[in-house]
Amino acid sequence: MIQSVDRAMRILGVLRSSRRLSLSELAGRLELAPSTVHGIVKTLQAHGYVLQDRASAHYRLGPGALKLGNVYLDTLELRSRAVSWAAELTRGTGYATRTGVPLPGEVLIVHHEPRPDGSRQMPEVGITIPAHACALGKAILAFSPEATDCAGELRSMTRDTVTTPERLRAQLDEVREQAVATEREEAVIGECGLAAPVFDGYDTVVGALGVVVPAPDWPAGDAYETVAGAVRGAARAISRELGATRWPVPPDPGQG
Amino acid sequence: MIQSVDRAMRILGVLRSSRRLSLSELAGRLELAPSTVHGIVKTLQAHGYVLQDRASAHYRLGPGALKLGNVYLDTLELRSRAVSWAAELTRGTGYATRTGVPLPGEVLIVHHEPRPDGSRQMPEVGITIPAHACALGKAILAFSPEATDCAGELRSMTRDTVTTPERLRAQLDEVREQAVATEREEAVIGECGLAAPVFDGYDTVVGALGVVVPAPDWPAGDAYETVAGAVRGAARAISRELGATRWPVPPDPGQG
DNA sequence: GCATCACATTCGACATTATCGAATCTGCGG
DNA sequence: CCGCAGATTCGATAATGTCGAATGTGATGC
Repeated sequence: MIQSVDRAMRILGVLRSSRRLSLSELAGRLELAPSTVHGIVKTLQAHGYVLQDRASAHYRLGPGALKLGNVYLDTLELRSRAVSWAAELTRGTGYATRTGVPLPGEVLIVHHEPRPDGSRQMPEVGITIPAHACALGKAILAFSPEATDCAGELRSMTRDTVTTPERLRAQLDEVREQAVATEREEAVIGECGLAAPVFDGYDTVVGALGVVVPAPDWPAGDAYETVAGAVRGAARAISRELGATRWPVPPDPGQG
Repeated sequence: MIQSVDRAMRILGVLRSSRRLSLSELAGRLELAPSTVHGIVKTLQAHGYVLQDRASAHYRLGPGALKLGNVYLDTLELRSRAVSWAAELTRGTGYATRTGVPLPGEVLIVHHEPRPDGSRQMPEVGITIPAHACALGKAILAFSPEATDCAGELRSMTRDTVTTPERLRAQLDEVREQAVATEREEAVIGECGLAAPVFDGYDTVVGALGVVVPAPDWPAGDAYETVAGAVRGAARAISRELGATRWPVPPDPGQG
């Protein structure tokens, strides 16, 4: 691991969470000398990844960062496969569909198919959601070999967020049985989710896809099974296109 | 400039344009030893900016890149101001509206207000267009002090792309007079544009905003003036919100 | 309008640290 | 089973990034 590159990436990470920082604030966060940070930041700036407010001299992320994101999306096979299935899922259920990939402790949304009714919806591609607080995340965690993923801090986001490892583990067991994960107002009040995992040609979880359901519309009984079936079907179909041999794929036996 | 960080950014740049590359291909492009590149790439990978195909061992951009992009958009005052004006412009003209910021030789789209008719349109936020081949780019170049911007390669994209510095310079003179730039099928066949520059509190060009017009719908006569007036009005309004004292602001006198 | 302050920026000596070439490992094709 | 092409690891070298101190710059208060 190259020290200065590592530091550069940590700087980008800090700027991501803190938006605008002075040089000395940045140096403080990283516990480095300001002059050290200065050299790195100026290099990042020269490449357009960081820019400096003229008035405050504070640093923030620059346009270079945005350019990269799109290329990642373009090269992501999961995404290109998911697009058409997401459209069909939304057409069938009437709910918005999201596709996400795992990041340590989080899920990154890589596709968003908006609800068909013309309601104004924020573009959600690129946002991240704590894995333990969304259906996509639970679907991914349940089929990930590393159980360590649910070891981190389980940050509370609403009254109903699962915050204890025990409850989460119990839920994940159920997800494995059902092959769908659910979430009810655990990340955002008024918003629920239902998602299923997607596997690739190595039979490894590479992401998840699911619907976003307004809390009052949560389907009961047969309606629930219909929606769950549709989500399962889409996830299975995408997995097959990616070369997965079966669906769902139980996680590698961590225990004997 | 820190050498290894600079190299890391160049690696990201190469991956951006080439999508997937083996380690030795990467090393070749940068004219560096493979082992040198390896160290850097692994550092980038540890931070999620790069990932490696399991099958081919090729490297490509990773999810970390996408996360950054959104934060840049959120902190961009030009964008937040432009959103409502773009909506109004699209409502008034019926055309899609784009907002862009300058990158060396290119324009980066930071907002896209789709046409109101329900036609399926690609999300275009994050894409870049050669500055000399789009209305946004010409609007920006015409009011940039560095005339060097039009010195680079003027890559031909369609039959009508402006490829000679002389013709471009002549067009930019006209843009300065009119305070709107036009582009007719110079980047994409069937697509025209009309854009005006946006200035900030330092009376410096920070971007441009304009409409995308399907070639057959290009307005003539009075209709043209109506659209041009609307685009000028929106650009002027945003500039005022950003603290610009006048509009348009002629570029700094490069000549005596 | 001047002095003061805080902060960004530049500079130079030092030793840490990245670099490169060679050696090793891995997976694929014959 | 062997050979090859590529990725990866290792170790010596000196180039390079790092840090502290000095300098520049813009903002604030008197």
